[in-house]
Amino acid sequence: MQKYSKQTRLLLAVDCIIFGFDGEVLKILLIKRDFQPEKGNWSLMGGFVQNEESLDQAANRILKELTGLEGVYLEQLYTFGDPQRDPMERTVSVAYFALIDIHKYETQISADYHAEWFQLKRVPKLIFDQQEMVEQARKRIRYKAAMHPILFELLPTKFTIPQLQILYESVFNTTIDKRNFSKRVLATGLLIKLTDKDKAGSKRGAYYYQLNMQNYYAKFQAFMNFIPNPDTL
Amino acid sequence: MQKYSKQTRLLLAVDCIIFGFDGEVLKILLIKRDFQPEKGNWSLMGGFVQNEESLDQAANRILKELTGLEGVYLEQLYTFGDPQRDPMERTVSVAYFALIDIHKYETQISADYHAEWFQLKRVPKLIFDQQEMVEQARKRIRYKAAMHPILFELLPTKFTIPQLQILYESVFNTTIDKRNFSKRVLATGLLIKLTDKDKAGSKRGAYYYQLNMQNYYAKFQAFMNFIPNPDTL
DNA sequence: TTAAATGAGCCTATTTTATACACTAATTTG
DNA sequence: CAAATTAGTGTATAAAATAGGCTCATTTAA
Repeated sequence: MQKYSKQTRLLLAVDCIIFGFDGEVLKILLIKRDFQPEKGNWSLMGGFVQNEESLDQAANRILKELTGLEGVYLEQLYTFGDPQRDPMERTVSVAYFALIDIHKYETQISADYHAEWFQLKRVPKLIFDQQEMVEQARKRIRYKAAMHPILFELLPTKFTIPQLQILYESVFNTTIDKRNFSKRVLATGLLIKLTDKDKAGSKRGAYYYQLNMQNYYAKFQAFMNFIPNPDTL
Repeated sequence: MQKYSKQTRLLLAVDCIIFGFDGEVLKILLIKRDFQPEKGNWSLMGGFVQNEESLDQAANRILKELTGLEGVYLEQLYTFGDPQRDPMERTVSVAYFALIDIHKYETQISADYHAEWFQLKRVPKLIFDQQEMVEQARKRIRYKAAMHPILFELLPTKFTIPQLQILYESVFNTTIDKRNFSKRVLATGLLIKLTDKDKAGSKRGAYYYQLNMQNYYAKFQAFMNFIPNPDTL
């Protein structure tokens, strides 16, 4: 079979915005870029799409190569294609975002891969249009989390309700009444109360919960609506 | 400046899912593809991204070239990059969707451009993975319309509340009590009641309304939530 | 000319959901 | 053993969603 001979071919990249939660604030993972242009500057995890791989595969491969992460929540965000976005050569980039349990990988990531976590509110200057990618990802995660239970991806398997609340408050930059919060999350039927407690966060200790995975998948679409206007916050 | 010499370059296309509403059902606009492969088969409006244009520019250009449409609502949907999606040569496609007032362009489109409207429920077999693109677009439009007033883009400048209700019912494949419907849309403050009536739809005639554009832009983010679970319908 | 038919347009009662709000319980530390 | 700290719970009120019936204006057919 022949080819579309007259058309322009161009570079296609994937960039990943990796979110983590340390129990206090939302963070994203960055690395120092190790090739030109912009070598040595902070950058998202990125790489070029290879010949025989799909976009999802490329995103997963890049995540694994640069951080060792595998099997994490990964979702396509948006495709950025301004002709001038990379001064070296035109490159269109498909942005993905990932949500991970920061503690599960913390040591591994910094030790083996020279990546660093930055508070979402204190992200350094990034290369090209990556600032905009991060901003879009921030919006998307709020938007989606307002209706779907994606934020659980940021927590360990066992978590407490106060931890969950801090996460929601951190993502939406707001405060929620704890009585109303626990009422609502428990009403979703997504949580299973465990018998042991987390004694780290308080003197009394808070019960651990874990996700009811069956209900989680069943109710993923219709979750709840904590936040009035997710897009405008 | 040099280039990323070792990387693969590939073709980048844009495909547009164009939605219209004829007063009864949602439709999309298709054309017969006029080049190989799949020449003569029904296809979305598509084309290759050119050297110096952004993705949005490419989508707008393609829309204009193939349908004459300009200045319509256009939004990036998702990027499809399966290596096998185009059997001729690997092509990654950025899908966009458009919302237009079908009557405004109806004759122009079919006469000048040999495009045809198909009911969303009766879309013929499409080339490559375009069936999936349409399905994704259908989901997105529901999702978004459940919270943002995008559906007005499908109506003429002057419309009646019964027309608007039929549109919502059509998009969400449901029925809504007309008393509650009008209560809610009027409560948004987005509509301005005009003095003349549409006599075509009924004997009594229904008042025309138009959008209050100031409120429209102000409230675009926080609209309403007609439909309980937009994604699962 | 009048009755029937058609769709428009309004209003109210009820249920459901969201919000606001304050105390007691368990444990650790000084 | 007192003070400090965080966990955990219930109720009353307000707001929003839903369900439901009647009248209005006009056309068409008897």
